[in-house]
Amino acid sequence: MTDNATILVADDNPTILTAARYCLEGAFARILTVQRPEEILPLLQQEAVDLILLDMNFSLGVNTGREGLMWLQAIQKRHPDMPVVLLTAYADVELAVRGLKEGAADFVTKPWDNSELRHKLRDALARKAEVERLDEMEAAHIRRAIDRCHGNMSEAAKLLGVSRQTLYNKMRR
Amino acid sequence: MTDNATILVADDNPTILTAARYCLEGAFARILTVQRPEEILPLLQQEAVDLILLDMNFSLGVNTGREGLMWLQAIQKRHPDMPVVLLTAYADVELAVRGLKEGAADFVTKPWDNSELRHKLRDALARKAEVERLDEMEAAHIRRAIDRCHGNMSEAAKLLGVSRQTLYNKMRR
DNA sequence: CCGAAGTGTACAAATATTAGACAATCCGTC
DNA sequence: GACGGATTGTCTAATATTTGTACACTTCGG
Repeated sequence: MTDNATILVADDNPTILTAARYCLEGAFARILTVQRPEEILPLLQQEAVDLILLDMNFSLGVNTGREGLMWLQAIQKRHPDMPVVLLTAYADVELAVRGLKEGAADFVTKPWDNSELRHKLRDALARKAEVERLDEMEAAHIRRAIDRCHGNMSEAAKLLGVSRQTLYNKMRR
Repeated sequence: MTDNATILVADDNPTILTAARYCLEGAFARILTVQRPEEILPLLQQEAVDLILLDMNFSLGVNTGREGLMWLQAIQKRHPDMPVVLLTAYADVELAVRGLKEGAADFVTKPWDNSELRHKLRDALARKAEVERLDEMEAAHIRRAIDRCHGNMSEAAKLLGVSRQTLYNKMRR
């Protein structure tokens, strides 16, 4: 399941791109690469990408990683379920942690260990959330809302934007 | 908004519990504490807890943190939106990272800096996801499904468990 | 003890969903 | 380049859900 995946690698350093391709080719069905992060979103419209390996230090010289976090957010805004694995400089764990809090699936420090990288990508792909049936996820969302309202059905209904009776209906199922 | 919150602190060390209470009292509306993680879930049924500060090294002597991760998962299973901040031993960043990947909101290493702890809790509370209207979250879910099916409406409809026509209807809105 | 707020239930009207069908179109294969 | 299979966009009639409104009952704080 995870080995017929398409991986998109985004890094401004062509050497890294080549190394990644070398490491991942064979392990995954298709490896796409882009050198400029601006190319990521347009590419996602055209290609069926399953996971993105994203460098955190775009724009040579600017090493704050801010750029990388921005692109992470941009990707997640448009594709909330896309697993993104971060590529960070060695020892920049602090940045990686910020990335994880933003919702990245995992992170790998450069230089990486090939088999570890493959393993992490496979892992992230396996953890990729299933698309639930609409009614199941609706039920889950309703439970969350009621949870937050501490059982107050009227308030939960208002929050959810449905009538109280509908909430009762939906819960009966 | 974040300062009228109820915080639940779970740690088997009473000293930590006292220290946490001392640090958080005043900054948040109500501080609850439990010494045994088994008490967490039952307590959540009774009390309107907004955030959990969870120790990772329960069961004295067993310091793998496994226990903590297990309780994190248990909490998230029942309360997917509950922000959980992890309390880890200093330098056990590896464990904290695993926790973040599991969905923890943040982590704090012991011994902590009081103002940093307060800040992180406030931050996590502020990031707490709003409960969306049912139709909005349905729309978002539908977009995800179509995204995953790369635009194939028939497949997306099957995945979502609704008829193709319904999918068309819902998208028209 | 009152009133405000919430619950559980009911009804009829307005809407939405469903299965099934149709021609038109796209796409990979031969 | 023609073929067959899958997909699209649209329609219908039968079924189901949702909505507003209403009513009696409970809970809870002042």
